[in-house]
Amino acid sequence: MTEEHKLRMTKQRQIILEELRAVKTHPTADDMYQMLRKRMPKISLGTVYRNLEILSESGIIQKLDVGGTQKRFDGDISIHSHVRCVECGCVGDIDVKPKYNLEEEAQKMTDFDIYRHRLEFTGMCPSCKQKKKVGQA
Amino acid sequence: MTEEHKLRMTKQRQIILEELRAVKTHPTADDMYQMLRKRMPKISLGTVYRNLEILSESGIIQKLDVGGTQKRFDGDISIHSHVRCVECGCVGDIDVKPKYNLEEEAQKMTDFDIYRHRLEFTGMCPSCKQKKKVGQA
DNA sequence: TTTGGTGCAAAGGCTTTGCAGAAAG
DNA sequence: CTTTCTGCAAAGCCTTTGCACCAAA
Repeated sequence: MTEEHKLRMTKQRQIILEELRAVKTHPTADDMYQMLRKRMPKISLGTVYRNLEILSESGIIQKLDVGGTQKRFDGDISIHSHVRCVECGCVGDIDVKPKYNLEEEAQKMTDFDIYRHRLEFTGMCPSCKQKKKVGQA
Repeated sequence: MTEEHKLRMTKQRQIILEELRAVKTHPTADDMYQMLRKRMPKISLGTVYRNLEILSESGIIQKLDVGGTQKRFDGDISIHSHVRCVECGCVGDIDVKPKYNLEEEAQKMTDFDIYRHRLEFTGMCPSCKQKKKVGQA
């Protein structure tokens, strides 16, 4: 089935994990690449993609699909939701969790086997709100 | 601000809308292209993309971002959720709607202005369930 | 007519991958 | 040593776009 692979803790993998956990911005792969280059100038974009993929498949980090063209990554694997700013695309955390079992509800309405849900919000971030206000003044 | 544009009802636009509304599969742009070619062999993929974009920006259809690499489209603009099959990627409808105002809940927990939410499920479609069952037998 | 739309093909943006050398275990 | 990982560059996939011609209104 799924190919098992021994994971090695390379320097690259380690700093990728460290940087992602140190940050709460839900960076894209390229964001990470830019951050990482400061610490390890020769790291390659391919390595960043490969590791983010491996780490998220191992459940060590989360890959987010919050809309927009690029995937984002989150070092926080606890269950929580996200907001994406419609203006600048940045992503924030939201702690709301539905107060009842959405999967169970959904299961009543479909022939699919329901595994899990994802709740996401769109809105405008504080910084873009500010810019709007200034712009129209 | 947003550039206003007079929409013309071209033959292409019309059959795109017709086909999308006739189907409940939430097709990708390329799925639509393949379907449309049967009725209009010379239609171009670019035209399909352009029209799906225009129609969804006008609120006449919905562009879905349900995970996976390709966007999907839905001729049904009523508020409803979707399930994506983790096996084959197909997408189905779900009628569950949260019983209380999620936006309001979320707004309490963030500095973002919350506009709306999106609730999506992952699971396995009937056809893939069947295949699994047969495969392991 | 006027102006938006189409087909075609090329360009773009993000991600994946093949390969030879490097490094972890 | 053996096997996985890395950097690099090329390839891939989906989507967007420039352009000259076409067609709604």
